[in-house]
Amino acid sequence: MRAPTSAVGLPEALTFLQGLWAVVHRMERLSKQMAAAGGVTGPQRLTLRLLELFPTMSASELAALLHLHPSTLTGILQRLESQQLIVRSADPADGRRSLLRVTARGSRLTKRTSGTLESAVRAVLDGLSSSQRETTYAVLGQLATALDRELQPSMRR
Amino acid sequence: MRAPTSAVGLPEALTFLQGLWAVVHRMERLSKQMAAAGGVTGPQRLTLRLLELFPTMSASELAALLHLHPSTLTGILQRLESQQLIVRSADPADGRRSLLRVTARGSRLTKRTSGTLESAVRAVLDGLSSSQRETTYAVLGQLATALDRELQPSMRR
DNA sequence: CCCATGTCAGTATCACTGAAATAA
DNA sequence: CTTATTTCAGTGGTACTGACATGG
Repeated sequence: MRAPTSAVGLPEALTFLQGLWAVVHRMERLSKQMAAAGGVTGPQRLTLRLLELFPTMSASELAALLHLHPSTLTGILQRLESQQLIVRSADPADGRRSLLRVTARGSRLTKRTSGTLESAVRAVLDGLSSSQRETTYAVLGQLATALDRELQPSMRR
Repeated sequence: MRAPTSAVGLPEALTFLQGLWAVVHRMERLSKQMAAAGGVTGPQRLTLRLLELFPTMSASELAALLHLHPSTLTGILQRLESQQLIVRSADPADGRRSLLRVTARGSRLTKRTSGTLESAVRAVLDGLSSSQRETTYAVLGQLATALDRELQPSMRR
């Protein structure tokens, strides 16, 4: 292993980007581990959590909240439904919509918080001052905005 | 669209996690757009950039730098090689290793910086004070560490 | 007829596991 | 023989595009 293990000497933006990818990869790895251990991935668990807090949302509302394409959400919902963690019912007021609800089994699953992305985030936030939290949250927002600016309007959604 | 578009009222960790996923999704979207426009994805471009700054690395060194499993890198390298953006040559000192080099064509490609993840990151960093940068970078590191703690030792790598 | 909602088919990258080939 | 490096086969989730069925 002759390689430099740290990224000293890289342009700052590249170092930062590398750190960002490092976090992203770990999120994906933990997501996969969650699936193996408890049955749901990170995005699937976040879907359940949001659905608990905003009950009986429609798919398009949820997609907007998750920043996902509706067709991406379709797959996520199918996997949750096949595990009987959510149920779908037709909206009586609008036949196109399906209303989503978390089942008792789904609620039981989200109660277990160890080994989740959410608990990792909570652990970090607990160690930050409120001004540090504000800075971090603001940077996250700026990053989203800056990425949006690089995206073609057609892909911006 | 009746849904709340903001996440006001959510537990803080969940709001933060949602913001994190929002960034991740945009990174993936921009990565896909880059592939459509210029031929390489985000991870592929970062691979090229690192390979330019640390020339003739081996695959395992690069995998460590990128926080990737070697077998994941194999696919990335194959796609770069098939586009003739890198070349591989056997290490004369160690026949198991292949030394990686960016081609002229690869260098030409990384010179174009518009519409890249790196330029989005640079735009954000430019607007931050040095203390804000430090906070952000520290939080990124803490996040990686906290995620690692949730990962089983076997998946920690 | 037109628009909105949601699903489906097809495609691609990424990321892994586990096994294998090759060389040190 | 053991270890290190890398590739390969197989699997799965995410995320898209574009087309489609259905309902308002």
